[in-house]
Amino acid sequence: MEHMSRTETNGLPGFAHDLQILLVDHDTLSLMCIASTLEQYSFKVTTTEMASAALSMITEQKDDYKLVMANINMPDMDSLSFLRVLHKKEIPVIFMSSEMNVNVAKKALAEGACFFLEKPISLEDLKSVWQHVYRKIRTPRKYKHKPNCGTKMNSGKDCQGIKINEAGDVLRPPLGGVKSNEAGGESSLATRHALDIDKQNTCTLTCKAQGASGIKRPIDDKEEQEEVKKSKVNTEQTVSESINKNEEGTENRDSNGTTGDKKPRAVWTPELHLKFTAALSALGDLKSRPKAILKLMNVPNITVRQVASHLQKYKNQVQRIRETDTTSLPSSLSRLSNCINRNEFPPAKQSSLVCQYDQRTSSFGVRGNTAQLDAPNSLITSPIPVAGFNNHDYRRQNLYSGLSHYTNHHTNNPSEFYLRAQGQFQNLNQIRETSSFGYGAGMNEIMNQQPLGIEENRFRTSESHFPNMNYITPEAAASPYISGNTFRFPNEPPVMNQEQYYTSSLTGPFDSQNQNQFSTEVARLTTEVLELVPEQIASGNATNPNKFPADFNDGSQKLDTTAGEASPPNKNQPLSEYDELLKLLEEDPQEASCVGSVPNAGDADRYCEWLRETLLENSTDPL
DNA sequence: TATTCAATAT
DNA sequence: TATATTGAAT
Repeated sequence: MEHMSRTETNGLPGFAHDLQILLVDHDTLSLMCIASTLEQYSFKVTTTEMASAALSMITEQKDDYKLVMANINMPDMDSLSFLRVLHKKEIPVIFMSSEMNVNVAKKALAEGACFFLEKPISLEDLKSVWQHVYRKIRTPRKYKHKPNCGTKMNSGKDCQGIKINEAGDVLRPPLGGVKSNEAGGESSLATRHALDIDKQNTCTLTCKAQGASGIKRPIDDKEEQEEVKKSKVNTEQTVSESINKNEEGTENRDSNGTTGDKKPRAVWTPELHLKFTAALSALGDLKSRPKAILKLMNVPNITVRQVASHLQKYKNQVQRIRETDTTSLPSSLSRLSNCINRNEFPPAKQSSLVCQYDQRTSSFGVRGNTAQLDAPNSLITSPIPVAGFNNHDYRRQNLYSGLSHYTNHHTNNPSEFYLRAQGQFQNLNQIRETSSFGYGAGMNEIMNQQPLGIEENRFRTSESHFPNMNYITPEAAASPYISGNTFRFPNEPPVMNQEQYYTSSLTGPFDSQNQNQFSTEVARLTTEVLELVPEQIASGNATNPNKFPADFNDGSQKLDTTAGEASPPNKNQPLSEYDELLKLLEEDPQEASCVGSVPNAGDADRYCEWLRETLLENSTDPL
């Protein structure tokens, strides 16, 4: 694979090394700082304080500058004139400014600047500047639009994920078909930015809007401008800090180029949705209201309305599933269940799913391909409780229990929540089978998330030991969210930090290793979320930028005790069950290792430890 | 005010 | 089509 052949340093692909960058900034201190940083990333930087000097240097062709980064406030020259000159030379320009003057930025972008960075510029942004160059190289003047990506890209369906457009083959290889998106490097950078932020916050709603610190250039081709009118903004911004995919975005603006006030369209990432479901689970039927959910999720920048909207959709989906579930499931569900019963989850040859993922088209999907949609027997034998999901009635029954006990012991116990979370994924098949969900990549992905599968498997295999374990959650099933269009590829930036991102791309496509890596991430995230469930899901601080999802051992997450009131009393859950569970987890490492890709031992250990601690806490903590 | 429904937008 | 936003009703 090509991407594998690339060398990589500091997260940069080989071709980005030694990139000649001309840095122009009359602010000497800033100049030095930025230059220094860029050099650390292996770029070759030439500095000058004067724009005129910069142009001279370029004209003289002393160096083959691949990129110019300049302070938009040029004492000796009009920045737009400066830009035009460089534009003619096809040298990408990134403007910088200490104050984010949107109008100025937009104008610059409209004139052809690649990006606009507000100072202070994050390391990651500096690290990512090469992307503009790459884009340039690949598509000197024109940014090709793929027919099917145009406006749809905004929906996040087709292009999601692969941020690096044409560079896709290099940076992001995933499988078969990495789709390049027209946003190309631009979006890539935006994504990256979002990613960075993400690293600091585990869950975020992303939206398309102006980047947090950078504004993306509008497409400069006329045809593209047309596209832009229709399509949405590209730069990905995080509503709460984000993770997610990017969409083709530029700043929100109308056809006049004026900034509109339209709210960006948020995207519920799997991570976010996980928190959402975790909140539901923790809150219990009666308290699962938008506001409470939001509080419990503790994710910044999402609104109650958004949560309400998500809840609405969620309920609809559950309802749909339920409706279909009351009818019999197709009989083809056996392979997976067999696999599961054989302790092979994902099934040894989960490849069917993987493959599908592999071969997925942008819309991906197993949709319609029921031949491979197998579901565990449990789904067949334990129908999702049919509860009215109308109005508030949907909470009448424990939606979170898919098995026979619809006890409303929503738990405060993370382990239980965890179980539920796992159950979530057990119903995926069902969802696929019975719902109209766009069973998207996400679903497949989730199915391939070993950490989940594994745990699930464990629980499953030990099901008889834990008769009261309600680990099948219909809602989870409904976790469709995790699916569909908002889902991202395992190796996608939003899910991983840049390092991982590149690393994975170098590791190869969607192979077990990657999968494993991703799984680990998911495991962490899941654990993190679960850990917080008892009182508050994700404190939202998790700001260790080097660890994403947040390192749950970080200790930085504070549980909001006030949220505890929202947590249903579930301390009565027999701890013995968990003890057994713990034993299983610890004593049966093989069970874990029998699965294709498993979270590494460290994760398992951490999880066990965490579980133990949590149980201890729960057993003593008053509510 | 909070929540939900349903229409609308993307 | 699926998903998110938003106006309006409750």
